[in-house]
Amino acid sequence: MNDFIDLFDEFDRRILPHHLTDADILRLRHQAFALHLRAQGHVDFGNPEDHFAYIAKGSVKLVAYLSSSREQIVAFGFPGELMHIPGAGRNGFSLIALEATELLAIPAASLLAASGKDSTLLRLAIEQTILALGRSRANSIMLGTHSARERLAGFLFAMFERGARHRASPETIRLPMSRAEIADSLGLTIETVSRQFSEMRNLGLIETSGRSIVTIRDWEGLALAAGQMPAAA
Amino acid sequence: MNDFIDLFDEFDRRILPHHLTDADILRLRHQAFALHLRAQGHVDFGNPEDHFAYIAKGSVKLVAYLSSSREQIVAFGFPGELMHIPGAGRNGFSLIALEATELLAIPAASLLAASGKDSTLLRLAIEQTILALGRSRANSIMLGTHSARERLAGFLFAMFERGARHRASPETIRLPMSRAEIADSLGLTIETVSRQFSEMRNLGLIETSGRSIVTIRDWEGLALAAGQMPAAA
DNA sequence: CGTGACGTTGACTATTCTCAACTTTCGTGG
DNA sequence: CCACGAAAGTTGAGAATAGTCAACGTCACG
Repeated sequence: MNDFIDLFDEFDRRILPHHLTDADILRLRHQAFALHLRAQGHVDFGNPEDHFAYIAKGSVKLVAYLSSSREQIVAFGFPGELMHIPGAGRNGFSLIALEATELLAIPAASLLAASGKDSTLLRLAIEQTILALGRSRANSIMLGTHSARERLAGFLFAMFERGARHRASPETIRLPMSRAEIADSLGLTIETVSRQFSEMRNLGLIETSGRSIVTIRDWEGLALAAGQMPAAA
Repeated sequence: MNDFIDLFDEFDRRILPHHLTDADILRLRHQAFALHLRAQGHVDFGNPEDHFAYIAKGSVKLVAYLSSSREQIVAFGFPGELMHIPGAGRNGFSLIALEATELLAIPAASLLAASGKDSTLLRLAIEQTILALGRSRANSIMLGTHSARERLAGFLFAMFERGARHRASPETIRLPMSRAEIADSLGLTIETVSRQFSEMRNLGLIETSGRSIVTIRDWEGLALAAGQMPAAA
């Protein structure tokens, strides 16, 4: 239970607005629940209610299961982020840990209701949702118009920006997900992802070490590969 | 100016919660603006602020312009819907009318601020955003895992459900968008879309008449083509 | 009734997927 | 600390899907 208190405190300090009443905070605390997932552990929010999840440690994927055996990763979640998890609807969604992960789950309704007089919480929720919408739309653009090379290069940039950094060097990323998971999120196959890694390695854009360490060697080249216009244009 | 009053009244009746104070409504009314677009007319919200758009008549597309000449349609908007329009960010977004369209644009900030004591409006905004997020994620799934056939079949279902109905018969849809626009929203080329239409016509799934009238002849077959599991399974 | 935009069809090309064999990584237990 | 084995990743060859280029047909508007 200490876990929960620590987690909630962190959430309170880093996410919640500072001027919430104690009553509001208490109400939230009663409806939130902490989860400690090991790698591959998953949560299925079976009830139709939406949830928000605050990721404290680790990383997660939000996957949609389709009728067939195929799955699509809809979003990744990293520490410090507040994710929106859709309730059971047309597609079943699961939140799956990529590595050992600590998170706090809050029913959307209670986050929305917590703001009696003060709507700061509501505003927080809407901000996060708009952010997620933006990311999702960017993802649609990527899937709709970009080649395999562009997708992987863009993916590496996104991972870099979202702080999957590795301490070794400022240019080095530690990817917490497997090739299969990268493929599922980019709408590609494992083999294509692997081939793209190899080609980008041969072009001198990146270096890799082991399964998950990637060092970016040529930022400009990688940006070009991602389909971004050269700066001059 | 009568246009505006009519539009705003409709918005008030059909979307706004009934128990708003007059003050709130007045404040909203001051910040909203009505737009009357002809086919292909467009609005660019240049400022970085987000907007909501209430579509009263007609239909619109929300397109993202990429570095290259390619564009991706991120969402369509139909009458009665409240769309979220992202402000100028990484990608420039434009709202473009597919046909003559009347809409009401409201800066997101003022919709969010309108709720002093009462947060119903805020709740409305978040609901709509979550809805849009859901649609966007469904779109990602479609683009990431579905074939051309599945995409077009799914598109027809979505259009049917979102009320692009034609009065002629309950099975008939009037598509307000061109093949090029369908292609841009599905991440395909015009030719591929056209070929899929032809093949589905030959398979007896649909009939077409002119450029924009589609009649669904075999619902089950179309559902199958959309990649949905047969009901029995 | 002509004209230009829109849509269809065909032949060919390119990219990605599929299937399959092979190699590397990394956690486990000796 | 090393060796083992399962899981993960890589590479290759051939097949399939969608894209490209180009010609032709049709619709809808003046």
